Amino acid sequence: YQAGETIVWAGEEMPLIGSVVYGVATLSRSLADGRRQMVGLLLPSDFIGRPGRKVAPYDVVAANEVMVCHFRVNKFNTLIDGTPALERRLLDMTMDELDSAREWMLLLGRKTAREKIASMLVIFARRGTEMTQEKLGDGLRFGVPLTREAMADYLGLTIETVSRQFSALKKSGVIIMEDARHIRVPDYVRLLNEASDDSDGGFIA
Amino acid sequence: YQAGETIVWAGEEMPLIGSVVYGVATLSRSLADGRRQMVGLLLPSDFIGRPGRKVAPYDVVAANEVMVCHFRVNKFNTLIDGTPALERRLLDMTMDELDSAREWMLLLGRKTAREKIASMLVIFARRGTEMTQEKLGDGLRFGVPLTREAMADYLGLTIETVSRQFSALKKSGVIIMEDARHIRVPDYVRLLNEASDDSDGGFIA
DNA sequence: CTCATAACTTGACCTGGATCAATGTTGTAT
DNA sequence: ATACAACATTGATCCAGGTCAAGTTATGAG
Repeated sequence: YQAGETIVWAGEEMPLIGSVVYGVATLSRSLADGRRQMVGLLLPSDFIGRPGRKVAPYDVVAANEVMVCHFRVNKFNTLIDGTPALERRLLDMTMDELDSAREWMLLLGRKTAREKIASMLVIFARRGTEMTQEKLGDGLRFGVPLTREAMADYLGLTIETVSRQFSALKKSGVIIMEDARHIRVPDYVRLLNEASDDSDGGFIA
Repeated sequence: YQAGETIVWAGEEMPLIGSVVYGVATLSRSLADGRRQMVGLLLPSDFIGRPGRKVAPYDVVAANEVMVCHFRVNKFNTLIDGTPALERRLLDMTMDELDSAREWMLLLGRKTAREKIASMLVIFARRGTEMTQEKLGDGLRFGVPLTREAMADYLGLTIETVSRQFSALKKSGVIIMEDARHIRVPDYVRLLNEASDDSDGGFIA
């Protein structure tokens, strides 16, 4: 799928079950008047869809170019019934997602705009670490895989506030922006502090 | 457990796995400076704990008098391994919780204080319907099982705002308050509208 | 019944983030 | 190169909800 393309529309019959092979996709819900909240990020290996459900409750949108591995729904259901190990893995993944969703609830309900941005950058940094990460000095560098609009929907902010907080973090030296989509962090611990994330170990994005 | 008693402390070794028999318990996370966000409500039949996890990520607090059915952790793990049907049920429950968590993310990130309160009342009304519900005229009546403080933590608001929005909804005739803990709703559809909840069918609390 | 404490309400004021409005930047097709 | 469209930044202003500060019920213990 191309960047920006909608893979599944909320409310429509779900055409597929599958998993992300590469790229980043987003899960989001919206209100009748257009307000929109992202409720999950799908990274490679994450699942799309739920065994035994016919209607999609969320929009699934490709944030980047995304490759999805499809399964026929029926086939998948029978496959699951026959493979307890698979079901076990699905349970673990779902519980991890539940934990991240709850971490996100704390962010949405109680963090300031600056803390929200910092928390998101921590996640990008962690994710980046597995792949594109490059250490330079004691700092690190990573890409921002979402547009300002997508980040705003993710964090429950407006694009203007997202932009302003990026500028503010830049001005206070927490981040260095190479361009709008690439960031360097000279002091990772400082970024962690800005995120007010006490339990810095336990996050599974 | 008594109302207000903490059943499990976040960060401590988890002493039990169990399920709620009756009463309401709350799951919450907090930030170092004391800001607190409720991340789940545990109603009868809901599970406490996660198979294979040693440390609790959340506080579990009794909102009312709560009865919990405990299991020994090891026993439970082996029980699960031997019972695929149980694992399947656990998967379904977890996915339901994930859906509610995501619904809640939409509320926390994008709804106004008034919409938040109305949405919460809809949930209480639904829950009440199963048990204490009493239809009178075309209206309905139900109890509020949480303190103002717990509701504030649930909705990402302050107690003052919660109180004010209750007053506002009362003044505009959407609800009638018999006392601080008992509410009558003369027009349920109106309440639903106040909640701005488009997909009014799909919510599983 | 009386007092103490926790739970709740209400008001006055302030502020963080939203809204409205340009302006700048980047990428892409012609 | 040029022009257009999407993406991003920045400023000015506004307001929903937070903060601070009294009050006002409940609830419960002695």
